[in-house]
Amino acid sequence: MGDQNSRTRRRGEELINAIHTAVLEEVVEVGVGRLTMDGIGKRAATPRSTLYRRWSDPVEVLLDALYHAHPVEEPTLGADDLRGDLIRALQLMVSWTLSPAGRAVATILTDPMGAAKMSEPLQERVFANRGGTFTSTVLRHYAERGHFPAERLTPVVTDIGEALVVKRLLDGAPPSNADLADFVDQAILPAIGLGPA
Amino acid sequence: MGDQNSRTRRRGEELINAIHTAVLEEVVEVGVGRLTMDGIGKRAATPRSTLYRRWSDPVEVLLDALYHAHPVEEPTLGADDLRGDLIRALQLMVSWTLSPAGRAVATILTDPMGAAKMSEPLQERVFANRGGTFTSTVLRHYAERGHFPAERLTPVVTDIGEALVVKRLLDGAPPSNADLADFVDQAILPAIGLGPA
DNA sequence: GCCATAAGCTACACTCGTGTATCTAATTCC
DNA sequence: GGAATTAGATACACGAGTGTAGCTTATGGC
Repeated sequence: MGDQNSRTRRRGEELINAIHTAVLEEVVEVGVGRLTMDGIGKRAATPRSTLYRRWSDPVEVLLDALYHAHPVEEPTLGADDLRGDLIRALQLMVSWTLSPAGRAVATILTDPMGAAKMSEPLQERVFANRGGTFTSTVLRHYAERGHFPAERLTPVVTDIGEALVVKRLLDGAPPSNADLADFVDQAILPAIGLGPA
Repeated sequence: MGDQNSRTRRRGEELINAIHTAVLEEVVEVGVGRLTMDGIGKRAATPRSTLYRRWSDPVEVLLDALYHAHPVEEPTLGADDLRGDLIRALQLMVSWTLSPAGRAVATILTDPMGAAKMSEPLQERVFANRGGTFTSTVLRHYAERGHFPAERLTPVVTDIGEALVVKRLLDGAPPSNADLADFVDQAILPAIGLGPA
C-alpha cells in the first residue's frame, strides 16, 4: 500500500494535456485577471516548478492550451435547405461556445485586461480558421444561388443569429435547438425577405 | 507654500461621491475579480482606513456606487414614429452602456466571479426600473395600436435590437447612429413584417 | 471659539502568489 | 541494467493586498 501516489508519474504529452485542461477550467472559473501559476498547478496536481520550466506566466499557459485546442468546425452545407443549414450553423456555434476552449475564449474576450492583452494572438489562432461568422457562410452560399436577393446580405443581417446567441449566453441561458429555430424563423429569414409574412 | 495638500479635506457626500466615481473607473479598468480596497483608495486619494469605516470589501463599495448611480432612462414615445422611436430607444441603450455605471455593469455581468456574486442585487437595482428591454417598450406600444400584428411580438423579436448592440459592444466598436438605423431597418422592422420587401 | 466628528496618515501581522533554486526519484532510451 | 531526462517536493525572499489599530488634524455645529 502507499505506492499509488508514485506509480504514475506523468511525462511529456500526458502531463501537458493535463495542464492544458487545467488552465481552461481555471480561466473559466476565475477569469484571466486572476489566473495564477499556483491555481493552474494545484488543479493539474503538478508543482509550479514544472510549469515554469515550460512557460513564463499564466497567460502563456493559456495561449498554449488554446493553440492546441480543437479548431472550430466549418458549417456544412446541405442540399437546398437554407433553414436547416442556418439552424445547424447556430448549433455549431453554441456547441463550440460551450466547449472548454470556447468558454475560455469567451472569458478572455469579456475580461477588461484579458481582451487587451490577448486579442491579437487570439484573432490569429481562433478566428482566422473560420472566415467570418457562422451563419454568413451559409447565407452567402444560398444568396449566390439566388434563393434570396444578394443585396439583403448586409453586415447587420449576417450578425443577427450570432448576436441573438451571444445575448442568450450572456443571460446565462444557452439557447436550445428550439430557440435556434426561432432565431432563424423570426429574425434571420424575415431579414432576407423569406419571412412568414 | 505646502498648504495645498491640507486646505481641502473632503467630508461626507463629497468624499463618498469621489469614492463612487473611483470604484466605477477602477472596475472597468481591472474587472471585478481584481477590485481591491487599495486600488479604490489610491484612485480616490483616500486611505484604506476611510473605506473600511464604511464598507467591508470592494464589492460592497461597487454595489453602493451602482445603487447611487443615475437610473436608466425610459424610452420616450413619439407620435406615430415607430422607426424613430426604435432608433431612439437603442440610442438610449448605447449611451447608458457607455456611461460609467453602464460600463461597470457590463464588466460585472461578463466576469466569471462577478456575475455569480452580484447578479441578484444588480437585477433588483439596475434592471428592475425598466420593465424589460429598451426596444420592447416601444414595440409593445405600437403593436397595441395595430401598427403591426401583435403575434409578431415574440421574445426573440424584442431581443434583436439589444442583441445587435451588445454584439457590437463586445466587438469593441460601439454602434454609431447610422448603425442603429441599420439595425432597425434591416433586422427589427423586417421581423415584425414592416420590412422594405 | 470650543469640541465632537470624521478624514488623513502610518504601522503591523497576516495571507497569497511569485520566481528561483535544490534535491529526490520515477521513466525511458539505449 | 545503467544513464540521461524530467517530474515531484520542498524551501526561500520578495511584493501586494488585507484588516485592524492608533494617532494627528481639518471641519462644521453649537
